[in-house]
Amino acid sequence: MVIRELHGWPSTAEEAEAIQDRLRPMLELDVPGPVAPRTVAGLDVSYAGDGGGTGTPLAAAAVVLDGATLEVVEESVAVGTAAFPYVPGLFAFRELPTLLEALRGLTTTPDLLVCDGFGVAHPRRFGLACHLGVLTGLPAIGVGKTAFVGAYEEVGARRGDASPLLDGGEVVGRVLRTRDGVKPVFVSVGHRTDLDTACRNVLALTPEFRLPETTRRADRLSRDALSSRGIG
DNA sequence: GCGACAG
DNA sequence: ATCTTGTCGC
Repeated sequence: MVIRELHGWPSTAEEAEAIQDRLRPMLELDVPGPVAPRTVAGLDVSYAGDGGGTGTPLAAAAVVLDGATLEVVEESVAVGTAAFPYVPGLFAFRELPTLLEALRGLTTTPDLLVCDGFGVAHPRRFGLACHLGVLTGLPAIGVGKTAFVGAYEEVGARRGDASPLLDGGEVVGRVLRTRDGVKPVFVSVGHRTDLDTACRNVLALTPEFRLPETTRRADRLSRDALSSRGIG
């Protein structure tokens, strides 16, 4: 896959926000998403010390699964350091450089990117999934474990039940139950997909546990990468 | 103005 | 994100 070059890197929150505002117009949001993706890449990052400021060691993992069988097709890990302090709304700038390095290590060009965190369910409608989507040109979605922006009504107790995530009068995502009686996840569109397809894909990637297999695999790989290199 | 705030 | 014991359940 061709990954857009990172221009300058922000040194202040204002610069980071300006980058988000400049890239947001490049989003393709009202397009149908990949219905039966051949391959799906899961992305996740693990940290070594406290994840507060810049410079913290981290490992980013990209794991490609067969969209139909959910078997691992390819894996890639990259180690680096947090490139920005943790600021809600600017989270992507922390792990973007290392995540892109992990993606560059893949031979496969996945049909879909599944990110930890959010897409347009974001204060400026440009979360990590949007950023990665624009930089790679690939369909991307965000799957968050906790709420960030938006309000929603209680979700039904069964797998597949969902309720819209509303922010500022618009639907920015969907709260989706992936397992009976288990806390739901927050799905939002990142790039080149619609919300319905995004949720269908999340359910397809979640046959057994709360989180998508893509996320679980990437989480384990990034964690192992730290410990096996003596960083954990 | 005050608090809340993805990972 | 990470620091952590015990505990319930498949």
